[in-house]
Amino acid sequence: MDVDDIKNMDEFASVVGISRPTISKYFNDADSVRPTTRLKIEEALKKYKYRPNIYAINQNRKLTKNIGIIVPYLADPFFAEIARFLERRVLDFGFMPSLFSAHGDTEIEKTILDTLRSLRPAGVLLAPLGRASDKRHIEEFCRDVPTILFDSNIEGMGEAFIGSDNFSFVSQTVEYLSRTGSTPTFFEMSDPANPNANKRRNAYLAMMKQLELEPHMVQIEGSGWEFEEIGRAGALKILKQDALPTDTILCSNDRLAIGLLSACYELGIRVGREKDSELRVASHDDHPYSKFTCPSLTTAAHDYESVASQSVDTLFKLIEAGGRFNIREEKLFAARLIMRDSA
Amino acid sequence: MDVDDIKNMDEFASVVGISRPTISKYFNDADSVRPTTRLKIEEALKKYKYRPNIYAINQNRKLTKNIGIIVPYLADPFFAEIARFLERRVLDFGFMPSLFSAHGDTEIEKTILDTLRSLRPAGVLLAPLGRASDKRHIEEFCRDVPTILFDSNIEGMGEAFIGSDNFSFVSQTVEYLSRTGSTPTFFEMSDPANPNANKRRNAYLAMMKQLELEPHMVQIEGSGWEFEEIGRAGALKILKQDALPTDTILCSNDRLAIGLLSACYELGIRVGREKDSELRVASHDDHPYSKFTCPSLTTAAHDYESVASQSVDTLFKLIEAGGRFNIREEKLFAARLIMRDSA
DNA sequence: ACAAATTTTTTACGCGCGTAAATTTTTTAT
DNA sequence: ATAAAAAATTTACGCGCGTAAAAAATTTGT
Repeated sequence: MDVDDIKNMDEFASVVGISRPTISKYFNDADSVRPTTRLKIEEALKKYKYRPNIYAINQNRKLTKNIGIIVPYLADPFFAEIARFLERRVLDFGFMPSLFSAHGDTEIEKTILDTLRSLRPAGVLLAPLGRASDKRHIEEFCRDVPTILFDSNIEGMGEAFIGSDNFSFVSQTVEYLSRTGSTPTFFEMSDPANPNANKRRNAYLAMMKQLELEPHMVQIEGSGWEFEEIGRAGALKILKQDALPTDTILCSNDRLAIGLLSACYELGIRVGREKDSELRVASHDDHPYSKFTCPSLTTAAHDYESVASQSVDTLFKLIEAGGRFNIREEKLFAARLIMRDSA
Repeated sequence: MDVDDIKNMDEFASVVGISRPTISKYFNDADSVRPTTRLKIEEALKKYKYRPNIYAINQNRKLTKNIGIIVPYLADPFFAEIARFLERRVLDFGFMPSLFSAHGDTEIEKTILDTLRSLRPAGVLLAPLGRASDKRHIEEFCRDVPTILFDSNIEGMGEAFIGSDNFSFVSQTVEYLSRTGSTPTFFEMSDPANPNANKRRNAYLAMMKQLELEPHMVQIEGSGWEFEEIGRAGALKILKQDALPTDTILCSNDRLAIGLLSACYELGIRVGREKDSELRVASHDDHPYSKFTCPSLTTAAHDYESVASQSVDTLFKLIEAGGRFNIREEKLFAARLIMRDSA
């Protein structure tokens, strides 16, 4: 037999000198065969470098070894980062991650779900678009495929939700800002598509009430996923009108803050906690670039690692359980305040 | 027959009242069957929403409908952006894109190639890690799978390379900077992993020679893909030493520039082309965030759209040609100078 | 050394679809 | 209307592997 001319498991079995079903068993679980057998197979594997045909495998397995990962917008480094954690964790379980981005588009999200369904994945990790998602489509998908939602919750969809505790984010930033200076004004999009945005708004209002402070909101126009541009345009408008109620701004998320800081710079507004600063700015997410804004951004950080681990662990628990939980679990992780120069 | 209880093509064929081979033909090419037949099938398709089993299909096709897309580092929005263009273009051809990121890691890149090989894709679009890539592994992969390289060239690998013309980038920025102010000092990593970096360095030297100017280089330490952090740390060191030969900096790429600008801000160095500025900074790539740096970054922009289109078009030309070109094509696209506030 | 337990082999079938060849039906051209 | 061309059908086989059942071989416990 030629060293790299092995076409199927039958031929491989014959060169190893072991029956095909045993080889098949080995590939499904290397520990399920006798150690001596395993050694023989692995020796031959190096020599002949045969790999089972992935399509033939999945055709006959009720459950494939694929895990779908869907994020709403991959050009956002936050999602790229969390996708990286998820991928690695899925691989640790011996499964094959497939990454998809909806690119902020409802139709693409639907197409991805349809595509994924035909891949018959063992499970799916879905961070939905949010309000722009086709709820019915997602619901139907979740009926067929074991699905865990992460990052953005949609009530009742999927068997569990793993995300960040928005109240933890906002309470820490609000507390810090109001303790160390003037009352924070909440800066956000007037009509945010992301469910976290709404929760952060509510958390801000609740927190201000709790601290017996008067809430101030600045709501800017804009739609889509180009948050930096939206934040920048909105900030330019507000700042030029000198319409800020206080000299402390708390942005709903870092990407808006990045836009806002660029607007401040352009207008010559000094941001920071120094004596001569005119404005303090803080935000939420600990976006990978928030360390490099000017000034560097004080923000509340996601626990990327925990959210990713917990999401994947929960998914495999779900798969083990046969694809259904009795009650829909929700697990939220607290934020960590990151003090930098902007506030 | 129950509306959503169709398990295979046989059952679907019988409810449509057409033979299975004809159905099979339809799914391979909808235009290959008579219009009336096609209509009947598509009517039934709506009613019964059957889809052929993707694994059974690909098992028997010599050529799958999969296209692999590999980028070196997806957390870099530049690659996320170009991946988006590529995905869309691949879908337009009726093929299924699969996106992978090597996350800057040689072993992951190798694993991806192995995985991809077992997926038997019709073709692959590969932006390699560069110097960190395992050349032999890639070469071996390219022997089995029709592969087009993009963004980063590795001499001789793949059947074609589509990328940006680094000389076009650097010549434009150097020409502009030297015409409008002091001689640009080239700011780069001393030992860059990306082949484009070396080409940009050479282009800088060639251009300076052509303009009869004395070249100045600042080469900073660092490895890995955290370019912003590397740029920032390197810049802090240089700026504190006051070791800049000229008051104009040309960064090898935008991510280094983002780090450098944050260092300038921290040290209170005024960057821009205004009268009171101490330093001008320009760069290359037109990174999605370069619009939001402080000040906004003057840079040379990739022609994302053209690189992506040309890459995908070339890949399908390659597939049509049976996976081999007589000569390895190289197509480079020119840059477009983007004038912003930093220089 | 023996029986019991475990692992492996043998045998055999099925998965869902691609595809080739021969035949029949339908469409097109004259 | 008839022959020629095109499309659809029938029939049949193969792809590479999962998997079940029964038989054989090996390991383990005593």
